[in-house]
Amino acid sequence: MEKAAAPFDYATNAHLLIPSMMQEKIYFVGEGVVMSHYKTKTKQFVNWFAAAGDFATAVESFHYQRPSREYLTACTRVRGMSIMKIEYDNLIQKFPSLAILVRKVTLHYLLQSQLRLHNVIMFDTYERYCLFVEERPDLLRDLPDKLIAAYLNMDPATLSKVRKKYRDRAGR
Amino acid sequence: MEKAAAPFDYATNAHLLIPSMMQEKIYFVGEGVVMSHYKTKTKQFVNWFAAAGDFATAVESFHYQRPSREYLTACTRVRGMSIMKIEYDNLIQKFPSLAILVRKVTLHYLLQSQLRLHNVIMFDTYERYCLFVEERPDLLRDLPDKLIAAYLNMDPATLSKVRKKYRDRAGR
DNA sequence: GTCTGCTCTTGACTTATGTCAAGAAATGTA
DNA sequence: TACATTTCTTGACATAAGTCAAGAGCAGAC
Repeated sequence: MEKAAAPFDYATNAHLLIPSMMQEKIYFVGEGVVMSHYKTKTKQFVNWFAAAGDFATAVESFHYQRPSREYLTACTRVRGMSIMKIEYDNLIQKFPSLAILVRKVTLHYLLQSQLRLHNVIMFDTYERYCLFVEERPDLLRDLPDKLIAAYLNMDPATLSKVRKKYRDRAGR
Repeated sequence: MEKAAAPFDYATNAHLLIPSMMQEKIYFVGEGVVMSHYKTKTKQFVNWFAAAGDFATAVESFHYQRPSREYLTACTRVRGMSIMKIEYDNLIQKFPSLAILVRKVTLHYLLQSQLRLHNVIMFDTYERYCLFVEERPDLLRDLPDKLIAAYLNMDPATLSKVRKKYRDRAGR
């Protein structure tokens, strides 16, 4: 097979993509964390984090070849492999069974997104924090508060208060 | 082609699926509205509404053949066509290009879900109501307040107050 | 018609979370 | 080392939205 993938390496805070750019690649993260996010005047919205083993791309821009409305940014140094959209389309054309895999991946992300909506709506700040502690200790360790807070849809000050409550309850 | 699809017709408030059941069909809505939802002690969560032209199924249960955690319920009388999972799988097997279509549909729903998360997080109750008025006047007309309110993630009393504000601003 | 329930509206009050600001802790840098 | 910068913590206060409860409006059953 010809080479279809190329390695990448970004420093902390580097943008892999900014709004109005076209997303021409899918990234496969080997090491580090990438996030999808955007800002308004008042608020930063973090869509998702992609860590080792995850795919990362601006889904809408990539698939529909529309200008992106989101940033992809390295939260830490990130390394991995990327593949161009053209190669991606070729591969799917050549190996139709790959389309089924892709469908499964897309489905997985759909369910993740619904789960996130569920969590934001059904749980309060304390509960959301507890869940995150259980599910993503890696991110908790590696990322600054303000990103965690944005992802959990709460103010950094609230995150700090909620963490205190968590520590107090755990009895330490 | 053999017949793979069968018509359905449900009365208002009929459940097409309840938690613990297996979702064995995909519904294609011809007329009326179906919703995906579930409840806790304190809160009802409405995941989505499917109206004329939409597909409706408990995605997780259907694709992974796991017991459902959600209800599918007719909000109004609903009619349309349904297809069994086995038929669905057969069709995809026979016509691989269908897998691409399915991927596109799944992708569409993924983006919808992310958009909904965005709206809930970035907008306040008034703004969410305004958006809904613009985008889904059909649902606003046909569904009771408590469902709209649950979907917009606000209390029915809040919805009523927000609607008053909307009317007042429109100057009527 | 008149009951019987719903659904919607509205006001008074409560509560969770955000906002702001000051200081402490941590981190990077000269 | 000290200095500058950013991140985290904490308290006082503000605000959006939820809760509760009473009443109005409507729809269906008899």
